[in-house]
Amino acid sequence: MEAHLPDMSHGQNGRAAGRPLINPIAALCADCRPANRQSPRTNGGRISRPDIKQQHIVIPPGMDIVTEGERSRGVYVVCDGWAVRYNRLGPATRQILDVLLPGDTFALAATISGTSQHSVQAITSVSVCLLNGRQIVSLLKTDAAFAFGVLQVREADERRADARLTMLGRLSAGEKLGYFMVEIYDRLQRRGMANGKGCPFPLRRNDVADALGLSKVHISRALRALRAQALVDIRGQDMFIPDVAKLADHAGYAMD
Amino acid sequence: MEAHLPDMSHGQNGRAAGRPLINPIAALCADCRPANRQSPRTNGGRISRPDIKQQHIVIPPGMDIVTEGERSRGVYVVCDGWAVRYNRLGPATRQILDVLLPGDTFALAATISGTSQHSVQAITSVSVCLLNGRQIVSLLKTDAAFAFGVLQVREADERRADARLTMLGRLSAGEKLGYFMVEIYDRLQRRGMANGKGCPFPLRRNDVADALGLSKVHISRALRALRAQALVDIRGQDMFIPDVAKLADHAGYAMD
DNA sequence: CGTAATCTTGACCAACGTCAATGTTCGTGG
DNA sequence: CCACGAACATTGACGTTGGTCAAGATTACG
Repeated sequence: MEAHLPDMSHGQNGRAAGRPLINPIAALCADCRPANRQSPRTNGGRISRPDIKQQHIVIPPGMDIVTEGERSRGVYVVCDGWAVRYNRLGPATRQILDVLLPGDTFALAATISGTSQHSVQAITSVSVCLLNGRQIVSLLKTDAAFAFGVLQVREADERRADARLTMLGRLSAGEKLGYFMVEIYDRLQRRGMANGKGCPFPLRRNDVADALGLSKVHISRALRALRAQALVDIRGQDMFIPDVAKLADHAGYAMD
Repeated sequence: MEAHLPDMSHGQNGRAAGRPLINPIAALCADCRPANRQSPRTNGGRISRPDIKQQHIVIPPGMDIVTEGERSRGVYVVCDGWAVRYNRLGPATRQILDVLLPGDTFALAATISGTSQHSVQAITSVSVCLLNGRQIVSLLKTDAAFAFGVLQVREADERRADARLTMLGRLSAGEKLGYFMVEIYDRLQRRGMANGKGCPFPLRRNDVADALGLSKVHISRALRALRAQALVDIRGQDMFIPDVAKLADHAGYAMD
C-alpha cells in the first residue's frame, strides 16, 4: 500500500495551517478541561460562558454514558479518559464508530435531532462535562460565529470519518491496525498527550477488533506481525511507535 | 443478521418526524433544481437568493467534477444526474465514500478549509449548480439560522456515514449489497424519484464494488444470490425491489 | 454488423473467522 | 507475601468468505 489516505490535518485554512481548530463547544468548558488549558488561543473571547449550565460526571470503565435510542440529555465534553462511540448489531456484535479522547465532544447530533443514534461507552474511568442542550441549540441558532465554528469542527470530523471509511474498505488487516494506532497517536500528540515514542492505549484487543471490523484473534496476529517489523508495540496500557513516519507510511496515514 | 442498523431518517425533531430536512444550500438553487420544486416547504423565506452568484455546468459521464487536492471553486448542488464522492488509494484502487443524487450538495468542506480532500466523478451526465464559495462562507458566518440549518443537514449526513461504516465493518457481502441498494432506493423515494417497485440505477458493478470494498466479481455473485431470493434485481440502468421491507430487513436497514 | 466495454461464470487461492486449548496479567483475600 | 480466580491475550488447527485470473457471454454503440 503506497498511496496515502486523505490528509487528516486540522489546518483550517490554507493560510492558517498548523493552528489546530478550536472546538467552540469544548471551549465552553475550558475551565474544567486539562487539554484545553494547554491551548488558550483566541476563540472570539468566548472562553467559559457562565450562563451555560454545567454538570460534571465521572463514569466508571465499561459503563454506557449514552445509549442508542435514548432521549438527549445535552452535549458532553470529555474532560479526561477514553470512551468509544458505537452501534450494536446484535447481542455479540458491535461496530465502534470512533474513539473519543479528552477534548472531544459528543451527543450534539442527538441534541439537535432529539434522540441518540448510537451509544457511548467508557473505556477507562471517564470524566465528562454535560452542557445544557437547549442552551447550546439556542446559541447555535442565534450566534453565527459559534455555529460556524461548530460547523468547521464537524467538517474536519467528516474528513476523518471519510478516511476511516476508506481504510475499512480497502486496507488489509495489518494496515488497518497500523492506521488505527497511528491515528490515535497523532490525535493525542496534537493535544500534548503523547511523547515522541508512544502514548497511552487502554483499549482491549476486543475493542480494536470492533473498531476495525476484524476478529479479536486476528488482531493478535496482525499485532504480532507489526511488532516483528518494529512498527508498533502494545505493552500493558501503552503503545510504542519506534518510528512514527514509518508506521504512517505503512498504513497510508497522512500525518500533517 | 437480525438487528437493525441505526435509523437513517431525516426526522429533524421527535415532534417533526416525517418532514424532510431542507438543505439551506440546495435551497439557494431552488429555481434550478427539479427535486426542489417538488417540496416547496418553508425554509425561512430564503428560497432563491439572487445575490449568490450561480453558474450552471454540465459534466459528461466519467469526468471528475472536483479532484482531490485541488483548490475549492465553490459549493456545488446536484441538479440532475448521479455522481460519486471517492478517494483514490492507488492507480487501480479507490473507495467510493458516497453516492450523490439530485438535491445533494458537495465541496462545502473544501470551501471552508481551502482544498478538497476527495474527488467527485460524474456517473451519468450530471448538471450541477456552482455557488460562490466566498459568499456561502460569509452567509454562514453572519446568518445563524442559515448556519444552523446547514449544521442540521451535516448531522444527518453524519448519521448516514456512521451507518455506512457499521455496515462496511460488520455485514456480509450480500448484506452490504442489499443495504447499499435499499439505501439508494430510500433516498430517491423520499425525493419522489422512485416508484413503488424500483428506481434508476446507473452504477456499474465496478462502482458498487468500489463503494462496498469488494471485488466486482463478487458483486456479480452476491447479486445473483439476492436475485435468487427475489430481494432485488438490476436490469439495465434500473433496479427493481419486489418487497422493499423484506430487502431492508435482510440488510438491517432501518427505513423510516 | 463489428468492436469495445461490461458482465458472468468457474477454478483456484489467500485472508480472515471460529473454536478450543494454553498463557498471561491483575486484583483479591488469606 | 503468596494463592487463587477472573478477565484478557496468544497460539494452533481448520473452515469459510471473498479475491484473482482467465475464459466466455452479453450489452452498448458506432
